[in-house]
Amino acid sequence: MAKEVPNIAESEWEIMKILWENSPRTANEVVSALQGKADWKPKTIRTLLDRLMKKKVVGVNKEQRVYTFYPLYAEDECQRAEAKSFLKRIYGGTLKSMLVQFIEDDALSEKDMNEIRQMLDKKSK
Amino acid sequence: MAKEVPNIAESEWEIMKILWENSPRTANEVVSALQGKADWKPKTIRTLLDRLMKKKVVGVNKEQRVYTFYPLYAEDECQRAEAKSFLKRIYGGTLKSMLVQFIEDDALSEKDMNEIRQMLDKKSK
DNA sequence: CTATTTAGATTACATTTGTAATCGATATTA
DNA sequence: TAATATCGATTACAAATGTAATCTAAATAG
Repeated sequence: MAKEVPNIAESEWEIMKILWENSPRTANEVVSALQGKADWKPKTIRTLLDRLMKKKVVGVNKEQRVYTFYPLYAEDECQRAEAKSFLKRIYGGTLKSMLVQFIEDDALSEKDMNEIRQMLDKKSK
Repeated sequence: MAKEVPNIAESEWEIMKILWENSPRTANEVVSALQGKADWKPKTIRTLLDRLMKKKVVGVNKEQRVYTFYPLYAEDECQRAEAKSFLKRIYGGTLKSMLVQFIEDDALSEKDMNEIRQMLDKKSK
């Protein structure tokens, strides 16, 4: 498990989110699920699915005439990979510097902060 | 202030970090500062500076024969913009979900957690 | 003053990404 | 069965990105 996660482009992430929500799904089901979330032609969505297949981020079942697609990586695995490269690129690699900025900016509500405190405490002890 | 920050590509971020560290700088100074950090030919670095100029992320002073370059946006401004789009794309838009994952993964040291607690406390009260 | 180096301007070229349309085979409908 | 709708495969095409090289004018070294 856990081979290097391939790069997932921005629009491809939208597709992945749909598949993580529920899979396997046909291309048409993905199209429906994207109603209101993204404004792409069905052909575009199909292209994105094809690219994700080519990248081996999405698998396909060809048993039926109409293919079904499913993720080959867990969402949190991909999130971690993205987060890591994001933090490295933007914040010198540490979550803490990002967090410092958010806290200073008051980007967290009192409720958020309390929840975070609780999570920290639960973990620490 | 605070016009929409243009997109800054991954390799362009390396250049920006150098300029935020210290500016204005000539292209050659940027090249030197990148020694060991990136493995680009001087021409490549020059191209990246040109693109950043075209995007209006970097300004240039042409008074001297050898130009000097400087950032047109503050680092934290760009960080916030990137963070926002990153969180939206990957974690549904909230820092908290990202944090939850990191805490669960034990990606934060005890020391980190203590520092975060202190920051939170200072902010909260 | 001529040859060479250097800096900026212009051009190059493959890959990735965004956003589809067309083509061809099969299934479905009339 | 003939016309049509549908799905997958293939092709399209511009912008952004990664990664430079060439061209040209000016400065500097001999």
